[in-house]
Amino acid sequence: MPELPEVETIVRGLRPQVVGQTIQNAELLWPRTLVTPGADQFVRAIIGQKVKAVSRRAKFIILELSVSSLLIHLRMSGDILVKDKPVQIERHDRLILSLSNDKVMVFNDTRKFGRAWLTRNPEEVLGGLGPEPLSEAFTAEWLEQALRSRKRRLKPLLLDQAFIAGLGNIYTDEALHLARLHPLKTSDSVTPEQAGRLWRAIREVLEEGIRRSGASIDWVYRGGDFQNYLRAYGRTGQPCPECGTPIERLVVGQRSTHVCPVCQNEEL
DNA sequence: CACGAGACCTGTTCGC
DNA sequence: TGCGAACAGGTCTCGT
Repeated sequence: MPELPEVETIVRGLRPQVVGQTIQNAELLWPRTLVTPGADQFVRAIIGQKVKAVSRRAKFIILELSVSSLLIHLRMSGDILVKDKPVQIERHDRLILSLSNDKVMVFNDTRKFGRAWLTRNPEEVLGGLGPEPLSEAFTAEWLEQALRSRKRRLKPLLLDQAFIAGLGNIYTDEALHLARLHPLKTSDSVTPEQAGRLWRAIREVLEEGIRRSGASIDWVYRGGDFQNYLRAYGRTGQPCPECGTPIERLVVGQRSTHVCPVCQNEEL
């Protein structure tokens, strides 16, 4: 469910509740959630560590602890909640950390796709990621040249976390619509002018997503309201906000894709 | 290298 | 009403 803006929203909410706290206990309810280390070693290693900082890289949540880092990826249905003690275990709770401030941090994940890593070397997990789209490193010039150096359809390329990190299905459709580029357009056919539009569009949709605290779709509600301002995603049959033409749905790289056939059609 | 299909999971909505 | 199919904000692995 979460893309960069939703993860950023979660991180901002989490930070003041867990930074400075010591982890007093850990319960792993679904072993496969943990990639590394093994369950026993994980519990032994994490107890007693203090949370020094909470940050985000792409869609990963990073808890910097005293001696290692806990990385969490929410994948499709993951969520992080902080509750007061005592807590009762809920339906899809996968990992529970008990904190020194009488609160618990709960990783709840209906579909069990979410993953966590406890490691002294976060780079082993994060090393392959592309640039952060809201960082200084992500410039229009970089994007233009990076697009030209590949020969891929725009949508799957933007979803590729090794190319650019943090976009998911919603924000990719939104950025392509805002940039007036078709998801099937080949990356090496993008002109400098179009690359500039795409660069700006990516930043704009992500910044708006964060400003609106993310999108709340489906049964997992997080308080964000970006879903009320979508241009294309999930709006099949509804009018394009620019030209009124009904938005069409197609499948690209096995992901449902939403496009205005008029605005996003300067020849593929 | 680029792409499609299948896995991994559970829950909700759609269509007949 | 019932019931199977389709679909869901992600990513990995395999085969062509």
